[in-house]
Amino acid sequence: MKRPPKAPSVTVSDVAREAGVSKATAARVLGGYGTVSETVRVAVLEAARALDYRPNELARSMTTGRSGSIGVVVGDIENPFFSLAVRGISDVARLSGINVILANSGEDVEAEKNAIRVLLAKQVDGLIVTPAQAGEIAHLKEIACPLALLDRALPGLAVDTVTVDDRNAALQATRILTREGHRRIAYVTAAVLSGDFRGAASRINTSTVRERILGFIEACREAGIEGAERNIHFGSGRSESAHAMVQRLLKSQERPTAILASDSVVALDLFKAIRECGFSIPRDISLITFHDADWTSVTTPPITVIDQPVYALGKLVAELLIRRLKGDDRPPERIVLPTTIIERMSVGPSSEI
Amino acid sequence: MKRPPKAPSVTVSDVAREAGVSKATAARVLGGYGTVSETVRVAVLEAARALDYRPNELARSMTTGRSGSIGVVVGDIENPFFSLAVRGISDVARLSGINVILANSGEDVEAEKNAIRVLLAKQVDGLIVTPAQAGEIAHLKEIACPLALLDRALPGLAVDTVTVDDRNAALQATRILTREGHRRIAYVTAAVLSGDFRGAASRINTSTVRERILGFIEACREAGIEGAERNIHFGSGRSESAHAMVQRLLKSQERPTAILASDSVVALDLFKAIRECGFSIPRDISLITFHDADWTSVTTPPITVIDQPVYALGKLVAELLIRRLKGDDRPPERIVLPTTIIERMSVGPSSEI
DNA sequence: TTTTCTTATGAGACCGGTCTCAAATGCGAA
DNA sequence: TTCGCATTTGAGACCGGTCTCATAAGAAAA
Repeated sequence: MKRPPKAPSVTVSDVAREAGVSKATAARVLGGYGTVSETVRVAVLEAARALDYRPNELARSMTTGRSGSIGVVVGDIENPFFSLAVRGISDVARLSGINVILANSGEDVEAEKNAIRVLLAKQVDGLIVTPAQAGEIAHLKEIACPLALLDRALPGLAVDTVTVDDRNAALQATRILTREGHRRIAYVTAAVLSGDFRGAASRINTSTVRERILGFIEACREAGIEGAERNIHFGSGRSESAHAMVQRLLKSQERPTAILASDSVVALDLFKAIRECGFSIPRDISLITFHDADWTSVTTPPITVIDQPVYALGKLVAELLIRRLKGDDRPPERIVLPTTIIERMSVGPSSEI
Repeated sequence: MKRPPKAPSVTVSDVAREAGVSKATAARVLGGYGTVSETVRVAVLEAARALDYRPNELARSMTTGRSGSIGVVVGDIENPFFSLAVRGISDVARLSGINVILANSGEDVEAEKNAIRVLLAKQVDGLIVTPAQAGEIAHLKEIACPLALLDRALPGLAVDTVTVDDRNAALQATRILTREGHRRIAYVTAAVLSGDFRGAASRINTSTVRERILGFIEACREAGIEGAERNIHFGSGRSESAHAMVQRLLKSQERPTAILASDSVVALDLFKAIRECGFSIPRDISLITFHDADWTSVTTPPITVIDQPVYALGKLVAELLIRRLKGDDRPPERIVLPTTIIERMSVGPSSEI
């Protein structure tokens, strides 16, 4: 690999020479530390302008040990949920003069590990992670810099965490469905389950997934629905097989009369699949989804959603992390934000008699 | 600001001491360069593992001059167009072991300048920019590292550029509308215009905006529509005033019978506003938009769109840039990708008699 | 055995900043 | 005038890597 001829950049020494002062003095002016006389300050600034000096942030980070950037590892930037949260994070970071290095894990633990390794090697001052799998958290535990979790809590990891009240949200949403007489309700999530699930919800470590399932099951139980666990469908992420899975679900004997979707991407897939199968919402199937994505209000019918404060989620987690960077050493906080349900037109009475 | 006690990291010297070799030799093994005997290699690797050595990428970049990361400045990550393009960029970058530092300009030149300054200070190896305004490109011209433009070309800047055939796309889309008898057609864009526009399309420097307008006007002219320029509406980005502007447009005497929207965010706003005003698509108003966003196929009616190869756009521009980083010095390329129109149900005959 | 060439290793400069420490300067007080 | 103290400046170490260059060791050739 040929190396492009490194542009000879203007350094502190160059400016110092031009201004006729020592390197240390020029550095003081340029770096904004120490004390310098007004005369010298002006001379150095003048020289810097003349030479078009640009500081090398890398060299600065070398000595200070702080890089002025934080790493953010999310599952999928394309998912509007994450892009909005990232927006919240960047906005807060910008205000503190910190910038954001973004990495996609694709919800894959290995990719996540790798991303974290790279970010750490780049000496990020802190990390915000949306852990892909809760089973493997060893790589998170050994992170030396401040870490904060976004949207997903890990019981085994005592760090700042911002989530929403998933359990209550799922509970309330499912209740809306049971109240309409639905008894075959499916919960469809993009999350993949490591190992067997059946009846051992407590073994799911990812808080978001577990809490939602617990809320879902609780609501089913209230309504006297047995074996709700069997109606939980994992892994309906973006793939052909996932789409096929949904199709199969919709065409099966035990076709659900209502579906609760874990995010807007899954919900959109479901919406399309439902239409392709010739069913009508809410006559044949009722649908509720997490996340008030922009499209949910313009479909026919508009979709009833669980509205999560996504931007605030990102904003808060960034604020928490930045506070840490400034030396705050209070015990880790776990903030749970409330959700609201926006009832639109996608829920109707059960079509079963 | 208190400084957190810097975690004493394990350095090459530490590993060298542990392995009983010189710093230079340990560095050779750890850095994967030079020649080392097998015996020593194993010993160093062993020592590194024992000490849990993590390389400091910053220090490495210091000497090599290359940081292994590229900067990407887009208008708005939240816009699905950009998130998809960014996805394309990151995927390519990951394959080359390069990572991406993302910055939002919010379509504001000052923010863009600032972002570029910071990224440059962080010694990014290259930059991908979606220039917010084409009037001010001085800050782009003086960039010393490889630069590539995404989605928007700048005539005054000879660098690798990937765009779509905006002019033809707008031409074809507008023809669909004129063919249905529409004569009051509005083009609505989020772009803001610096200075006065009226009749001087050629003065708009941002290629995307200019080309689309030229295509739009050409199609209007073909159909014998005069003064199409007056139906071009700028600045309908995300703001209250923009929404009000759309409302005003729809309620005016000269209400357009068809609208062409510059991106899916604008289109969604339009869609909602049209509904709020009590109009029906396509009976009262026809609508076509750039970008096949996910929601456009699930509305009632589904929206006719100009499908841009967004992911490919990001992928290509990243490939071009990375080729540059590897020393390629061919003259700059300007790649124009073709678009296709997906005809759905949002276009009907003009309601005017 | 001596010479010549590889190959492996070590010493130390270097990248571009920060920062410590000592010296120089200036100024008011004794 | 001289001393003390605060302020300003310069010299140079340092951060954690890379990389050049010289040397040492070993192998092949004479």
